[in-house]
Amino acid sequence: MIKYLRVLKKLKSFGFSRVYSNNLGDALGVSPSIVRKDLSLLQIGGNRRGGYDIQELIERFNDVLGKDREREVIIAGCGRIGAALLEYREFQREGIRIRAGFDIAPDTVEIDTSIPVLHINEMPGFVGKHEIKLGIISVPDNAAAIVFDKMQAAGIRGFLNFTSVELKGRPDSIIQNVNIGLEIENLFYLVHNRDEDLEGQMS
Amino acid sequence: MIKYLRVLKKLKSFGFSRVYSNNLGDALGVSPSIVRKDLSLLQIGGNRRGGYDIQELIERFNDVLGKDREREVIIAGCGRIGAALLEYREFQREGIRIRAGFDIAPDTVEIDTSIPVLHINEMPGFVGKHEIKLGIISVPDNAAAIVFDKMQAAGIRGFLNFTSVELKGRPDSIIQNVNIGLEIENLFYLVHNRDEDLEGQMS
DNA sequence: TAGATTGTTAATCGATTAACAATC
DNA sequence: TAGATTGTTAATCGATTAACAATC
Repeated sequence: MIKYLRVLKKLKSFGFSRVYSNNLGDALGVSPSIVRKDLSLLQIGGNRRGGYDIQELIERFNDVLGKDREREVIIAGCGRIGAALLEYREFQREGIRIRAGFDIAPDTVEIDTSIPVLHINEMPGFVGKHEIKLGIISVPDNAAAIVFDKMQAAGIRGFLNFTSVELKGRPDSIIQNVNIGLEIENLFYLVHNRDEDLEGQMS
Repeated sequence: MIKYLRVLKKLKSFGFSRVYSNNLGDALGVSPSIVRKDLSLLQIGGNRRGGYDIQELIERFNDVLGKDREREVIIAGCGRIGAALLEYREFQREGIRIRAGFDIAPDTVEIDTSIPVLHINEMPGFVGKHEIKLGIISVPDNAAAIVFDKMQAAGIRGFLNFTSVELKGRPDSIIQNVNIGLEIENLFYLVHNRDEDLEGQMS
C-alpha cells in the first residue's frame, strides 16, 4: 500500500513519468498481475500501450492513504522505547506528528525534542480535545492492559502495541503488534532451521 | 511458533498438565484443526482421549526452537532505537543475549548496561570470533546498505532491520523488517477506511 | 498496422476448515 | 462400553498466477 507511494515517488524523482505494471511489480517485489489488480481496484486506469501515469498514481494514492489529512498520534509510556520513538525523525519525514507523550513520571523523562510529555492522567482529556485516533503503547507489560483500556475509552481506535501482551479490544479498534522479542526468536529459529529444512510451513 | 511455547508455559504455571487442540487454539487465536496439524507436523502425538501432555509439548518446542542453544545477537547502530534495544529487558527474559553494540562513535553512546559498545570497525572481528549469527540493524538509513554488507561478510545470516531501506541479501540470509513508520501509516489507513469499506483487500 | 500492455477471466496453488473414522 | 478427542483426508476458501482478448 504505502510502499506503492514510496516507489512511485522514487521513480518520479528519477525523472520517469510513466511506469508499467511490470516495473512497479519488480520494485515492490510482487507480480505484475497483482499490481494491475490493485490499481484497477483503486479505479486507476492505465493506457494499454503506455502503462500508467506516475503523477496520476501518486495523487490517487495520496488520496486513498489520506496523506493530506492530519495524521496525529500520541505515545503512552516514555521509557526506553517510548522515548526513542518520541525522538524518531522518520515520523516527521513521513508527515506523522506525535502530539504528546504520556508517562506516570513525566518529570523523569529526558528527551531532546519539543514534544510535550505529560502525566498519563491527562491523556484522556488531551486525546478528546485534539481528537487523536492513534496511539502507541510502549509501557511495561504489566501496565499494558490498563493503559490500553483508558486509551480506548478516550477514543483512540488504532494502536501500535510494543508490549508483549496480547490486547483484545472493541471490534472497531485496530491493533498492530510490534513484538521485537518474538521477531528475534523467530529469526533464530529460521536461521537454524534454514538448511535442516524441517517444517518450514508452521506459522 | 514461539507463541505456542508462551501459551504452554502459562498453562503449566496455572497448574494444568494436559491440553486439548481446542483450548490451545483458543489461546492462540487459531482453529483446533491448525493446532492438530502443527503438532502432528512436529511429530508430537496426543492421546485420543486426554489431549496433549503440556510438559511433552514444551520440551518438544524447546527442542525445535533451539531454546537450549546459545542465542546471541549484536546491534549495529546505537542511536535512539539501538540504545533502547541495548537496554531492553525483554531480551534477557527470553534468554536472548546481546553480546555487543557497535557504532561509529561508541564514546558518545550513553547506556545503563554492562553490554560493551565498540567501534563499528571491530564488528567483523567480534562477529567472527564469537560466531554470532544474528544482527540488529538500527543505523541511519543512509548507512544501512554498507553496514548490512559488512555484517553479511562477517558471517551474520539473520537480520532484524529497523531502517526503512529494503535490504537485498544472499539467498541464505534471512531479513526481517521492522518498519515502524510503515506500520503507523498503515494504521492511519486502516482506521480511516475501516467504516468506509473501500478496498480492504490490498496488501 | 503491428507491437505492447492493460484489464479481466479462468486456472492454479496453498492454506484453512469441516468432517469423520480411528481409538484411547 | 460410551464418550470424547485425535489424526488425517476431502472440501472449501481465498489469494496468486497465467493467459489472452481488448485496445492504445
